[in-house]
Amino acid sequence: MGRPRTPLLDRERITTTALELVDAQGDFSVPQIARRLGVQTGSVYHHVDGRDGIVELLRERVTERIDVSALELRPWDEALAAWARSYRAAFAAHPRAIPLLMTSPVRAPRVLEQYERAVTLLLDAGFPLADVMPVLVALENVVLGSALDLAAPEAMWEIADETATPRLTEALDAVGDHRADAAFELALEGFLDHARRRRETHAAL
Amino acid sequence: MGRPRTPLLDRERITTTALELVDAQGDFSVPQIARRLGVQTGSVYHHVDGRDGIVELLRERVTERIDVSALELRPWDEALAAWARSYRAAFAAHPRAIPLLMTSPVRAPRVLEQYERAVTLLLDAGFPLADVMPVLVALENVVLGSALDLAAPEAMWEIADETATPRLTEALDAVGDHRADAAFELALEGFLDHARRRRETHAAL
DNA sequence: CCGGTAAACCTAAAGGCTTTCGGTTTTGGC
DNA sequence: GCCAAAACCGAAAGCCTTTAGGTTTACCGG
Repeated sequence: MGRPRTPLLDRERITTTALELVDAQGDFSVPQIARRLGVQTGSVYHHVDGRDGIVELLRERVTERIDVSALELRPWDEALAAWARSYRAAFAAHPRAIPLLMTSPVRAPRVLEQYERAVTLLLDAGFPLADVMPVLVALENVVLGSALDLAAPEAMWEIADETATPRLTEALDAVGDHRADAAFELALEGFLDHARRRRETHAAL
Repeated sequence: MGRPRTPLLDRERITTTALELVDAQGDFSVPQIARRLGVQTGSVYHHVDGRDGIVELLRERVTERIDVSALELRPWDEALAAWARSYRAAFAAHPRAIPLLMTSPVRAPRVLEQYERAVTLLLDAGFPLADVMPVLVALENVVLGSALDLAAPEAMWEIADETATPRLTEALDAVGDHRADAAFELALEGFLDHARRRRETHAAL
């Protein structure tokens, strides 16, 4: 038994397996990962800081597809829009991971760094310090809500008795395939409109 | 042992206890509920449809404080605004329940009924059928995101090394106590602006 | 009044999960 | 060549969810 000649585990493989499980069933467990990798459960803990550590790895894996360079664009609203689209695309690729990532606080340095850049962008654009976090959080809501909506269309409202809620059923049926994209672009534009007005109001003072 | 002379359990008490646990520690388990009520774990299952059933009871308990009559107001945008504020206040009273309620789909008839009414409101206001769900979901994002933000201010960004993200730290420090309310009102107004424009555009066709 | 059924609780147990700890083998640096 | 560190195994503690069968009490029809 002892140490294998070639390592069976590393953080990469653990993360990949966990993400596969989340994509497939919406959750993961350490024993499941171990079984898939042909290893005992306890062995996983030599590479990873517990289950929460794996969640954090998932956050990094999912968010590393976000295009950070978008935040270098000018003017600021184009930068924010491009960042938001890239942000959404990254989460849309693994929508079932979103509930998992929303539950625990952001700890990954990579992610915090992106927020740091976004904060800098807004400050440079002239937003007052106290406005920055509300604006960012609002944008995050739009992005994550849209990503969730994108892949969990009917999962959100589980209608047992269609006759009890006929119009809701109808409205749910009426939304097409592309509506998620359209809704996101709509919400994003609405948010940006609002942010622009807010900034101008403050700049006028 | 056998059946007690006066019942120890009912759905009300189970729900109340579960909500207390969620408020205190952000989660609950069936054995915890049983211990608090001086009862064996298995007994709880005689009153409730498993753990998921308790979550659904929590959803009903939390959402029953939403003022449904707000949706009777006219014009439609005032109705939506009043409903959103009431919606937010209900969740803000138990913010730690939000992650729990977001994970599972909406099944409670009471809640589905509220969405049914909201759909009707928007249809009556002239929104095209395909627009209704995107608009409602967007509003829901604003409401829940704001409620979450209201009570988990620093929990969302757990900054270990403040020197690595100085501006983010600064921006987080700069938001005062009332900023959550202000941010919500801002986001809500932005959303309503957008919805109004969207409706008028369609009405003009 | 009385017998039976249903309700409400208990005991017990299966099976899963997270996490820790000590044991064993291999690797790699000195 | 030796020894510490790395990597995995085996096992166990302590939680959780859920089910099943046993026991007592309440209630209802006759």
